[in-house]
Amino acid sequence: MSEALSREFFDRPVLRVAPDLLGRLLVRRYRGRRLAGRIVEVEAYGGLQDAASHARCGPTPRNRVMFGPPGRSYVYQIYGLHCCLNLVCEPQGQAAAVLIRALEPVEGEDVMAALRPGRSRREWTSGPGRLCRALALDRRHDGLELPSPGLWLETGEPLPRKRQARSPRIGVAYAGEAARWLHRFYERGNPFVSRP
DNA sequence: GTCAAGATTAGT
DNA sequence: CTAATCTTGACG
Repeated sequence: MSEALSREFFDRPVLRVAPDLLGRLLVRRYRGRRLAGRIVEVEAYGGLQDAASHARCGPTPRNRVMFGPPGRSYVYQIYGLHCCLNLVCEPQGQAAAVLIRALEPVEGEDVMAALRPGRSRREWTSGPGRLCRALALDRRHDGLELPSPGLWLETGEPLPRKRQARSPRIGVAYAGEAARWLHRFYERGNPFVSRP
C-alpha cells in the first residue's frame, strides 16, 4: 500500500490540489473489505467568489466543513436522492473543496457490483452520485478527518500533465460567469469519465 | 413559516 | 426529455 495523503496535501490552493488528485487512489474500508478506485475526474469549488459553489453565500449548516481545516470530507445530498463526496482544501477559514466525479474501479469490484445491482461495471463509479453509492458513502461520512479508518486517499500514481484535460464544470449553468471557468479536470480518454 | 431549486440519475 | 425525491437556505 502506498502512503496516505493527509492534511498538508490539501492545504494548498484548490486549483493545484484538484488536478493533483487525478490518478490517486480513493480507498474505503467497508465490512472488512477494501474498496478502491483510481480518481479520473474532479471539479474544484471555491468560496464567496465562486457563484457555482455551495459556499458562495458564506457558511451554513450544510457547507460549514468547507470553511474548516483542509483534509476533511464534505458529503452532501442532492435532489433528495444522491450523495456527493468532496475533499476540503486550503487553510481554515477559506472555503474550498474538490468534488470527486468519477473513479476507475481497482479493488473490491464484487462489493461495488452488489451495491449497484443491475448496473454495468462502467456505471458503478462514473458520476459523483454513483461513486458514493458504489462505495456505500452517505452523509454520515461528512466531516471526517482523512485519513480516517473507513476512508482515505493513497498516493497512487499521479497523472502526468500530458494526460490531463480541463473543461467547464458540469451542471452549474445557473452560475453565470463562473459556469465557464475551467475547473473540471479529468483523464483524457478514460472510459470511466462521466462525460467527454 | 414558506417554497423554489438543486455540484444527479434512470427511464421513456 | 422528464420524473423522482427531500433537504437546504433565501426571504419575509
